[in-house]
Order: sequence, then C-alpha cells, then structure tokens
Amino acid sequence: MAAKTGNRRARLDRSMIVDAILQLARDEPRARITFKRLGQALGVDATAMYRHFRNKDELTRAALDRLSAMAVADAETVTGDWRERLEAHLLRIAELSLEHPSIAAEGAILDPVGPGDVAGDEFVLARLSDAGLAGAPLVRAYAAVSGFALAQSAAMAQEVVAGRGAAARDGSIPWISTFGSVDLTDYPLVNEYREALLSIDGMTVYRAGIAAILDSVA
Amino acid sequence: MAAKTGNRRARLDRSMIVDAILQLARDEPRARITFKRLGQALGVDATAMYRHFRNKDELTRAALDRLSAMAVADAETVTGDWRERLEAHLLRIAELSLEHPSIAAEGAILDPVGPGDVAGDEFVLARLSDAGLAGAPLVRAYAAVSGFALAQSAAMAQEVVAGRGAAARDGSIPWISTFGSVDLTDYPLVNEYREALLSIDGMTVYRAGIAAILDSVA
DNA sequence: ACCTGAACACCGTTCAAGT
DNA sequence: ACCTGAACACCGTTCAAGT
Repeated sequence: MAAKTGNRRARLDRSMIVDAILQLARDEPRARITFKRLGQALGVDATAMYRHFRNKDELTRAALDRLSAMAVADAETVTGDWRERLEAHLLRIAELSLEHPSIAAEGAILDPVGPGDVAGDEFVLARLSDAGLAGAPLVRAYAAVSGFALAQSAAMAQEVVAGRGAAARDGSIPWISTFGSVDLTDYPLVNEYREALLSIDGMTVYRAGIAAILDSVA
Repeated sequence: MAAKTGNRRARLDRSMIVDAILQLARDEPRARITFKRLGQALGVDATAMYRHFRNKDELTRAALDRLSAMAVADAETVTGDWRERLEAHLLRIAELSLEHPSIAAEGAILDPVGPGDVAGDEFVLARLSDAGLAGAPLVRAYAAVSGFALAQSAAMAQEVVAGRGAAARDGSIPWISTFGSVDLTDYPLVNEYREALLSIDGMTVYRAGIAAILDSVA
C-alpha cells in the first residue's frame, strides 16, 4: 500500500524515525509495532534506532509528542470563541489518536516530555484563560479537561488495537461491543438497555463528556 | 514479604490464579507480571495456566472482572442517596486500580466480558435510574460516567506502573511529574503555573471530573 | 484430567565489528 | 559518526510426555 517501503537510504535522524513509526501506526492499525518492522520500513537494521533513541519508550514518547504538536497546529487554524477553539483542539486529539491507535494506546500517561506536549498544555491553558479563568480554578479546569481528553483518547485507541467487535469498522468506535457470555437476566437494567448500550459510539461520548466538563467551567 | 510464595500445592482453578495475579499486582506494583512469576507464586510451572485460560489476555480480563466485582461489592455496603452511592462506587474503582496498577493499566478497554463487569454496569445504571433518568439520557449519562471512571483509572494506573516522578510516593498520584527538558519560556502560561501544575493530584482531578459530569446529569 | 518441561517464534537491548 | 549483525535475556505459546 505505502509507496515508500524499504527504500530509505538517507541518513536517519529522530524526525525521520518518528515519521516512519507514525506512518506504520496509520497503515497497520492492528499490528504491533516492532523495531524490526520499523527497520524494514526505513530500509535499515532493527537496531539502528538505538543510535537516535535511548530505548523504545523514548521513541514512543517522541511520537506522542509529535501527535500533540500536530493537534495544536491544526487547532490554531480554527477561529471562534474560546470554547469552539478548545473543542476543536480536543476533538483533533481524539481523531489523531484513532488514526494512530498503536501509538496513542500508550499515551494515557500524562507527563509532558517534549515541546509538542507542552504546546498542547499551553493551548488548553490559553483557551481557558480566554474564558476568564485564572489561578486555582484555571488549573483545576485544565486538569479536568486535558485529563479527560488524553485518557479517553488512549482508551479508544486501545479499543481499536484490541480490535474487539467491529471497532472502527465505519469510523465509529464502539463503547461496548459485547457482553461476553454473561446471562443478562440477573442484570435487569443492562438487559433492558442492551441494544442502546451496544450502539453507544465512543466519539459521541467523548464530545458529550467534554461538553459536560466545559459547561461546569462556564 | 508475602507469606504465601511457592507453597501452593492444591489443584489450580481459575479463581486461585486470579487471586494470585491480583496479589502479585498488589505486592509488586512496578513489576511486569509474567507467567513465570505467577507460576512461582503458585508453586506451579509457568505453562500450567494454559489449562485454565486460553491466553494471557483472557487471564488479565478475568482479573479485571474480579476488580470490578470487588468495587460493586464494596459500593453496595454504602448507604445514602443515588449520588453518594454512585460516587462511592466510582471512587472504589479508582482505588482498586491504584492498588493493582499492573492489572488496571490494561483496563482502559471498556468491553465488559464477565459478571463483575456487567454488575458494575448494572450498578451505575441503577443509581442513575434512582436519580430519575431513563431512556436515552440514562444511557448517555452511563456512558459519560463509566467511560470517565474507567479511562481515568487506567491512566492513573499506567502512571504508577511507569513510575515516573514520585508516583504513588504517598498515596497521591501525580498528574504531571516533569516537563522534561523543554524550555518553558516559550510557553508563558505553563511557565506561570508550573508549580501549580506539578502539584495536581490525580485523585483530586478524578473526583472533580466525576462531580462535573454528575452536576450536568442533575 | 492436570501438570511438566523442552522447544519455538519473537522481541528489546547490548556490543564488538565494520564502513 | 553511523550502521550491521551476532548474541543475550526474556516472554507468550504449543505440544508431546509424564503422573
């Protein structure tokens, strides 16, 4: 599918490796990303990455940082009031996570480690500041909003990677795809709402959660 | 530390194995859980587990199901109005996740597969039903609340496993433990609020997020 | 029926050797 | 300075053999 496989001969650098791992994550959403596979895509030995990253975790974090930078860059093109701009940013985080699930699935960890992560924090703080918040309420709102967005995006990405049910079949991401083999007669409400529960869409919940948190901010 | 290590000689069953993996998760929060390690704790060969679980994923899911059942059982002892009972349940999910981080870190996936998972769903639906919700609003509120609780609990557990900063040093779980080596002068708000951001506690955010979502329910 | 232990395929990581 | 390839330690999983 990809035009560029095994044809890289230029000298490697961190940015090229991050490019390659994100493309791999995009092209093979269900596959586990391995140094061997990454080396093949770059036309390079599997161990060549160690010249540029201390270990796989550092590479993964760099890729997450790039995703964060992309989300900010995209959000900065959006105009509107503080809430529209913030919602656009948070939505972009979820979209990028679902487009690179095997990377984003690792991203529930909140520590910012690179400029992209910090730029994301700055963007959220700036929008909430536009909304008139400052001091402790600003910090609280930041934590609630970005915590929700990152944790939820990572959870949706994990659902895609696990690939249960019909995850991402049509762009919708199922919240619940099965009740296993549990006899639902013992659980009357689950049983009554079974169909409705199975048709919950992850992105819908994501938007609703953000709306609820931002409502309580305003 | 543990009194019972390598002294199990009774026949294995699924429940015993789940007991052992949860105890391991409790005793060694930072260690990766391996079949070999689990076999040692049970006094059994590493491959003996395959007689009882199809693979490691199925075992992990069974352990998560047990945690879910424990959270419901504990919540059922709490009295009060719908909100107090629901908040007690959601808080218990987070606490149990932090007590068994290496298991809970896998749990951002929302699919319920066992009776414990379904009992958790039933409990949340029942409390929201007590609050007067029904139909589509009930399902939406369920999704927002349980999605937040599960994703956020898993993210906090991952933070403990990754063990960055002083995670779980004193029971508090840091939201952000570092800004890496990023020069914060380019990010004025992050820079201004640096100390406040670093002192955010995960459980505080968790409570605040749930409060915000439940406010919008009521 | 249940458990053991050898074996396999894989993976991250290290390191001496190449260019 | 950067990359290769052999080697190591590990891990999940399978399967024939034991009891």
